[in-house]
Amino acid sequence: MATEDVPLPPWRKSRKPAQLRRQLSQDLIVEAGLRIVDAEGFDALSMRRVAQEFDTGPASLYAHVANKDELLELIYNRVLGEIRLPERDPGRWKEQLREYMLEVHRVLAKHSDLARVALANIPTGENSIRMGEFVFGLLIEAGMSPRDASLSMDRISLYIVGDAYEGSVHFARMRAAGMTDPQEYFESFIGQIAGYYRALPAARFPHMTKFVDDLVADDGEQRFRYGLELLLDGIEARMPRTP
Amino acid sequence: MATEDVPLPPWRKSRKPAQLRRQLSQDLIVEAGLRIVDAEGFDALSMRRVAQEFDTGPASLYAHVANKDELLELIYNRVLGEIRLPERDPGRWKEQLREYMLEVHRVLAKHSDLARVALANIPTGENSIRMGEFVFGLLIEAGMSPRDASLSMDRISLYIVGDAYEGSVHFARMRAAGMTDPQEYFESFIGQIAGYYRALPAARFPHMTKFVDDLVADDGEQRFRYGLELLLDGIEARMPRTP
DNA sequence: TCTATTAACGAACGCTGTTCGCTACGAACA
DNA sequence: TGTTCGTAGCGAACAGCGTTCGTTAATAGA
Repeated sequence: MATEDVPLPPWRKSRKPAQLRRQLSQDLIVEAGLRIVDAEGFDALSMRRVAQEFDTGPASLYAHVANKDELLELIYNRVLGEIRLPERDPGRWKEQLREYMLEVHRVLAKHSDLARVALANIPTGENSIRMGEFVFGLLIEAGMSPRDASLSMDRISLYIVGDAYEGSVHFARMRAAGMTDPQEYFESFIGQIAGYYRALPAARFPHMTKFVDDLVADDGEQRFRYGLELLLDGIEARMPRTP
Repeated sequence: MATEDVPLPPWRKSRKPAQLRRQLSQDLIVEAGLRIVDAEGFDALSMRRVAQEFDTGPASLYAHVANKDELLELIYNRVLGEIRLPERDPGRWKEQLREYMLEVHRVLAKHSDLARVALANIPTGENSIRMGEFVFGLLIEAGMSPRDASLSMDRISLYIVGDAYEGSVHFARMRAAGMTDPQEYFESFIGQIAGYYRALPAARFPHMTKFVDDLVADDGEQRFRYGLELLLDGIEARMPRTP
């Protein structure tokens, strides 16, 4: 079978002349995916786009990742890993809970588009559990009943993620509008909303039209903090024997 | 040009022999879309699927609807129309706000998958404004400052929609698992989560592993009501001169 | 050195939203 | 009444998606 001397027919060309079998691992794929989400947005993240980062086709990824959903979960869990948790101090539970919420909010806002993953998946990653233990433990140690602590933790998580999701929607709109400066987008958006409210029939919507300025006064950060304090006060009211 | 007697060549066959130009309007399209979402879920809603309902192709819809996003908004606004609002009674603001939130929750839960639209779009439909005026007006008339009323309204909306979104995710999972009974799904899901928690290392996660039963005790409805009361109490604390 | 395993990957499937350009109806105008 | 014209309807196609199949080839184990 000495066919080696015969040049290979063109349809049997060797796939990659040099450096076949490059390195490709789950970590590299997750890292590339996160890079794409941060730089180009959630909608730009496709299996093809990730594969392109390694100069290959989408099929190559499926050896390391079950499917796109799993990839998203891995990326999300990777981001949650950036969250720093302090030592628990039950005496300062309210301050610590506030700082915790702001910290999670900060990390999710940094990778803004990823909140779209958070709300769509049930949190079962390592880091989700770590965060759950922190909040749940803090409330328990502060004297709350396990049942109330469970419910409070659940609502706190929902609130943070829901707010981040809303923020990511605006981020996507900004990108779609071709803008890059959040401040610029915010002002143009506020202007549109205010104009829309002002054009409403005052007879049917007296309050909305009268207080337009108040309706558009606060930005996302202030809104988040307001809801945060609403929740904290509600939780405090359910704490046993607080002065 | 008396070519009418010559039979049409087969490639020029008249498109539809009978009853060309059937009725097709935006309302009909929206109604069909809502029917599909309710019966088959949000993921089943495609332009092709809607067009199929009228025995035609997707291009036919674009004469009545700008794109899929607009169709989703129209469907969502159509659903919000089902929400009934009472006469405002500022003296009973807390009860009325509670009833309002439960009513919206009820309607969104009825068309469960539609919450996926709500959070992804900035509410500018007729019905969103109607709802906003109700909540905002109620808080103003109850004595709240416009600024606080604006923020409270915003957080209330976010909470309702965020919770509904979370519910829709579970609904999608249920459908994907081939189940049809929410009760059956809930129990199987709770069982999985409880098992997962129990398998965690107790040394690292002492509270989560100790109170597994409390963590999975409440269903979605109870969780929603708990967060609702948290918010209401927080808002009440910001009401002037409440006894 | 031979063999079994498996990562890599080209090609394809069936799906998506959307656009293009043609057809033919209904209304408006001559 | 005859003609024109705007436009709803719609078949076909495009570019992109997630995923699967089957093949190739490099490596690990015997």
